[in-house]
Amino acid sequence: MYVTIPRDYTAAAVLAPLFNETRPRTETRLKAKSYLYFEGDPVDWLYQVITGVVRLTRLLADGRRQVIAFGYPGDIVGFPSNGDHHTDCDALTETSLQPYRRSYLESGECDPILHQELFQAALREISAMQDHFMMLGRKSATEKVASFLSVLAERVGQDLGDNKQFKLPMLRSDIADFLGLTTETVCRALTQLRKSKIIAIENIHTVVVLRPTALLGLSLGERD
Amino acid sequence: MYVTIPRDYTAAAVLAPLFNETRPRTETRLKAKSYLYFEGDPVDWLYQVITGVVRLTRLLADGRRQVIAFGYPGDIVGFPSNGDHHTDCDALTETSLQPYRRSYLESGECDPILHQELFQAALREISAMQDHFMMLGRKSATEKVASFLSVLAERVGQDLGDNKQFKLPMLRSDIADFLGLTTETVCRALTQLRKSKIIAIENIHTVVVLRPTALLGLSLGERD
DNA sequence: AGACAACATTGACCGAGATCAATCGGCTTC
DNA sequence: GAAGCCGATTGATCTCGGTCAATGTTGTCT
Repeated sequence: MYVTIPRDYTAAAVLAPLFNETRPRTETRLKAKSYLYFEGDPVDWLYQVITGVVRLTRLLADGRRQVIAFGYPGDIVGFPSNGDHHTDCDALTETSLQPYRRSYLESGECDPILHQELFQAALREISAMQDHFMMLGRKSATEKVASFLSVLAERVGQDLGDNKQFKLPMLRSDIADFLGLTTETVCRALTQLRKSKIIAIENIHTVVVLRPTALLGLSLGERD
Repeated sequence: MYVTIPRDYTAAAVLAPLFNETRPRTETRLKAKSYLYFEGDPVDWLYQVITGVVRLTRLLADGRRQVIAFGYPGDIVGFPSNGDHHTDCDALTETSLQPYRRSYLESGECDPILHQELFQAALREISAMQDHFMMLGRKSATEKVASFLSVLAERVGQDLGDNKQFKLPMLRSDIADFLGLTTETVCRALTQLRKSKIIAIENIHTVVVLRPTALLGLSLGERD
């Protein structure tokens, strides 16, 4: 899950579950805060998030951290590079995952359709990451936070009449490490959005978007 | 080509050319400053850079620009997302490219080996982009510029006894838009590296790395 | 060669966001 | 329910890198 507003904003590409009658569900469960894999581990399985949210992170030697992505239902995590995982992955909430053997990604022999779907997910991943570059490199703190909230509202928000409500299962510091900011700056941006009545903060982990259009505008760099 | 120091610094994964006796070379040439494709174009071909350097860019509505990557010999550019290009691509120098039909990426029927190779390149791309996130989000200006030069020296530098020399075919503003900085900041970082005798700037487009270890140290955030 | 345009560099200044510090609030544990 | 802890928020200050401006350099065109 990357958070720059995609070019075609209406077509939020949420992956349908890949399991069905011929590829039955063989779900894996993961408790909050437990790890699915670590950087450097060999990749044997890819996982599609079914419910819950996971977090992909990388660390620098001196402790600086980058949250690479959040994995929301539909997302596929665990793409290998030279056979290994290149991020850590842990669960923010209790999570259920559908595992797929790595061999299905790399060869179409057993199940060409599944192979295609996993593979197209990898290509979408590249495109989404390119969007995210623009955000990390070229957006202001307010724009980053507004983008983040816009995409979450669109992707996982529940309709509340005009408004959309959603949970933020991650810490402020996770948001900060995802957007290349500090927790303090994330807080200040949230406060600013709250004071201008664009969002309401129901409680620390619940946000209501009051004016989606204004939020989207801010995320694209319009004057506020 | 992304520029964060890879985990295994010695194994700079330079792709060998994919053409050979069975897949003969059918080279495409591109003059400096001409475009290979634009964002939104349908993808019919992928290209492996044989000689020269290309530039992948994205634009924001208000003109802010992000250079997504530079394509050096061995790199493969043009991975589709939903069938379309999601960046512009143009040549920084005269460039020769080896085209591969998109269908070879998406199906292994005609040439399973080529399919595998293109596909593995896509997976490496994901990993390299993850590295680049860390740089965009968490590194200082000096660290960014030092990383950029370190990787270029390793990847395309010519040995000059102790030192390594290489060309910078891109403008300062391209480097800036790649690293999420301004041209002025890139200049100042280069000047600082020059004054501390870590690099020498032969001429605007030619750099000599005098102390590779110091440069690598800076790029990883060591005190300078 | 001379003129012009485009790019690079340097300096002065400014401001967004980082850092440091204090306080608040919610949750856990006994 | 009190104590303690962890994370969130807010405020004060500082700093890195951006902005604006002047000057230097390189390359191209006639």
